[in-house]
Amino acid sequence: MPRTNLEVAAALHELADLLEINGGDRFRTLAYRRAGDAVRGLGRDVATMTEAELTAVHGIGRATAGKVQELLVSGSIGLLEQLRAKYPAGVLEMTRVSGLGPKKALALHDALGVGSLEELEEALKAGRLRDLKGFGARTEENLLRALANHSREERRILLGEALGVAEEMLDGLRTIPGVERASYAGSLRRMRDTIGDLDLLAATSCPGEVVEAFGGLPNVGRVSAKGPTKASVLTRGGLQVDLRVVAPEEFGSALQYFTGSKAHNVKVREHAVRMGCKLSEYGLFRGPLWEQRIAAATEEEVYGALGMQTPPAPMREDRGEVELALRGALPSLVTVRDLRGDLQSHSVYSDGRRTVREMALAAAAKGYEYFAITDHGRNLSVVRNLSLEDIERQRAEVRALNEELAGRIVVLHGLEANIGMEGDLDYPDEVLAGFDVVVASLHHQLRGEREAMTRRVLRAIEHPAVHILGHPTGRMLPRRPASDLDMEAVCRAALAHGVALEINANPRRLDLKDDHAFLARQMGCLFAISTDAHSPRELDLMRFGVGTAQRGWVEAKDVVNTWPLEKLRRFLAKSPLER
DNA sequence: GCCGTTTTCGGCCCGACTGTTTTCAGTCG
Ligand SMILES: Nc1nc2c(ncn2[C@H]2C[C@H](O)[C@@H](COP(=O)(O)OP(=O)(O)OP(=O)(O)O)O2)c(=O)[nH]1
Ligand SMILES: [Mg+2]
Ligand SMILES: [Mg+2]
Ligand SMILES: [Zn+2]
Repeated sequence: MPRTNLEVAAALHELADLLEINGGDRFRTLAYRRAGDAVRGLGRDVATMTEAELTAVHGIGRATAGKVQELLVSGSIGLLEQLRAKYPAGVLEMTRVSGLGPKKALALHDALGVGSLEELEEALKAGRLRDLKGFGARTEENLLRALANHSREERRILLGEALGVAEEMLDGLRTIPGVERASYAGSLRRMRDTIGDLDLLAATSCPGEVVEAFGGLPNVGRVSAKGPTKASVLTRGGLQVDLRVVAPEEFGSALQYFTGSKAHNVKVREHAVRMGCKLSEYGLFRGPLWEQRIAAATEEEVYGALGMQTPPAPMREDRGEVELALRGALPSLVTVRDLRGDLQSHSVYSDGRRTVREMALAAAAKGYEYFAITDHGRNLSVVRNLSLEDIERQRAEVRALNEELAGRIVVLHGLEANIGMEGDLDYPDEVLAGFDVVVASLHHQLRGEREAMTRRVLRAIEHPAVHILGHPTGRMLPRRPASDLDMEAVCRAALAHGVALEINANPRRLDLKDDHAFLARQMGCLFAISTDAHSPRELDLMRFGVGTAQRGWVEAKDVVNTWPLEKLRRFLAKSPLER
């Protein structure tokens, strides 16, 4: 992952936050925040972009491009340093405490000299906030609790875990009398890799009762806000859950609103305004007093009335999907149903939990046409791996299995090769050539310099036996960061050598991640969406990989494991330059 | 500060809940 993008985005966000605290034109702060978002979502490395290329990015203009250059050249931004000198870092940290925003943080800093979370706690305990204008006993109480929960509430959880909790909460919600429909929305529905909170939507004609009953569900710890249309609660595990309740006939517009993203919503609502309409969670309205409701029941109806196609939820990040939907030009994204097989999995020959046969049967039960077993090569010494004899034995086993399962599924004999320090692989070329499919992946020494890491990966991509680059950046959520790679160079090489980039579907990896998949798709790369299953159950992780691919706008035609076996075999058999 | 199917100037999404407030600002979704 190009670390510089994250650093530049962080600087722009900090600039926006500090400008907001400082006061002044709020649209200027909005502009810096949007620019920061744009940089974060950029697959390309900002450090390699010219000022003209930067300015061409939506949301980045001359001023911001200049500041980015300033940061990259001198290591800092003058305006940001001025603001940092004016407000200690703790003031920014304070605005992240729930219930504290820029205005109150500024008041605390100016009136009481509070400049850190510790000082805030002291001031609270000494009762010094009480006689401050705009602060009272309740605020004091809420802030003390928010401070205590601060570190826990800041965390984002992984997509896979979030989905589990959401389904449990939805089950509870659906048992509440009067709930006609319920769905999850927010970043979970958009399939982001990490989830800040759960957003649940319910349709009912008795909202008050539903909100009340929701607060009493067994998994709910504390209710932090509650009104006639919504509630915010914390689960016993400390996860925030936002419930929104609407009338059944508003379910579509409410789902559109609550699914987001915020940037997507703003863009769609601006379009509604240009049409002389108003869009909110209650519907699309027209007329001098907005008394005419044009659409609300379904998302399709709402988008349709706006003259748009309905973008799949994972696309709704304001990366250009609104413009395409208006022109009726949305790409048709890959779906789970398009997939004909899984091209990375493990058996007891390496660190998998089941035999090749058990894995193959499970894959067949999923309705797949083909399935690759890809155990680890011998250079990955930390786990059981394939000796030369193992390879022969496993090949025979696969051959027998293909006779036994003929007509049900075709098993491909694959390998997950380990990319060494010099980009070298586990076996001599003739051994590698004996596999039906070779996935090459980084597994160790992931913290090298960008140039060295990129060189290793490029060498592997250039190897004639390699078909797929597995979990390209090696990240492991939530802690192990991505290797520092020049992703543009990786994509270029993959394209040139006909190597597919894996989108690893395991929720701890999701690698390529969404932004990189978006870049790779733009560059015309091929993909393989693979579960990397170590047990039959893990074959079900595919949906997370597909969601990530959709976030990168990946189409089925560019995903090799949507291809019929015949076409896939041609891809696997061809020499790299023909692929 | 950014941007353009109406714009190179003049807009920039829209609504809910809380607390402290005599009418709304701040924060959040
Ligand atoms: N129109 C509009 N909608 C918003 C705004 N803020 C949030 N929303 C909508 C879109 C969001 O996806 C949805 C849920 O809000 P969240 O704060 O939970 O964000 P989201 O779930 O996208 O990300 P998260 O992973 O929770 O941080 O509510 C806003 O300022 N305006
Ligand atoms: Mg959310
Ligand atoms: Mg939320
Ligand atoms: Zn691996």
